[in-house]
Amino acid sequence: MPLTIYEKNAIVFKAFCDENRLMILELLQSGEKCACRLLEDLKISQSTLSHHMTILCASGIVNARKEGKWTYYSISLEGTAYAKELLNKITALNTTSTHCGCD
Amino acid sequence: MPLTIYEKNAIVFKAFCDENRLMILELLQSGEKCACRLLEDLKISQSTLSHHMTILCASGIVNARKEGKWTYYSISLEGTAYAKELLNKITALNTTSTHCGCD
DNA sequence: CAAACATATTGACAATTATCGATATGTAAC
DNA sequence: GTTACATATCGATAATTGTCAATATGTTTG
Repeated sequence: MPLTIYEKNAIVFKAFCDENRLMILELLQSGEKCACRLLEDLKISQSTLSHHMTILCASGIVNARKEGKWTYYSISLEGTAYAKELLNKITALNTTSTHCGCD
Repeated sequence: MPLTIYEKNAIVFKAFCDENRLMILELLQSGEKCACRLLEDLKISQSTLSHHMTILCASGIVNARKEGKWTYYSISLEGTAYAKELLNKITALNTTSTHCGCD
């Protein structure tokens, strides 16, 4: 069965609700890095890092680029812009008043 | 032990990474609502709703206001602004170039 | 104060997610 | 082609989270 819009949106924000993923994003703020470089700075196993990278890529917040035996990860401008837009929509208050029909 | 900054930030975004919480936020977009009103529109039990409201309040995205036997929930402008700010910081790219010292 | 109602909390269980070691895949170097 | 390396996938388990029914708390109404 296809994902609901709620599930799809939740996937975007999964990028930000785990401690390790926030650390990874912080490391990527200084630019594109390969997995082995990220691994150096984190206290997690290689397979766990790979798992988090999968989730970050699924969220659209991170891009992966393969080059030879390395995979380079970077923060996606498009994904980031989309997440910001989504956050705006999700938390926006409706302007059409529902509690008052005085006009 | 105190929470790390990563854990604290993760708590903010927990608000957005669950299907039911996204539905609740959507319902709150049209304005403040009491729990019993939210419960009408969701296919979850009263205790489950209460649990999700606790998480939404912990994230700062939702405010709770008690009035008599009712608790009214609403989207918090401050919390929302803070989350947007945080998202900007987390996904910002560092301007100080690390791969090139050409200047 | 007893009954009815709104919400929170508790305790148990199910579902999901995080984690790791082991193994597989795919690339580069010898 | 074999070895070394980088990353992904698999399988198992631990940890966290979501869920509900039952109960507790606190409020209002008769």
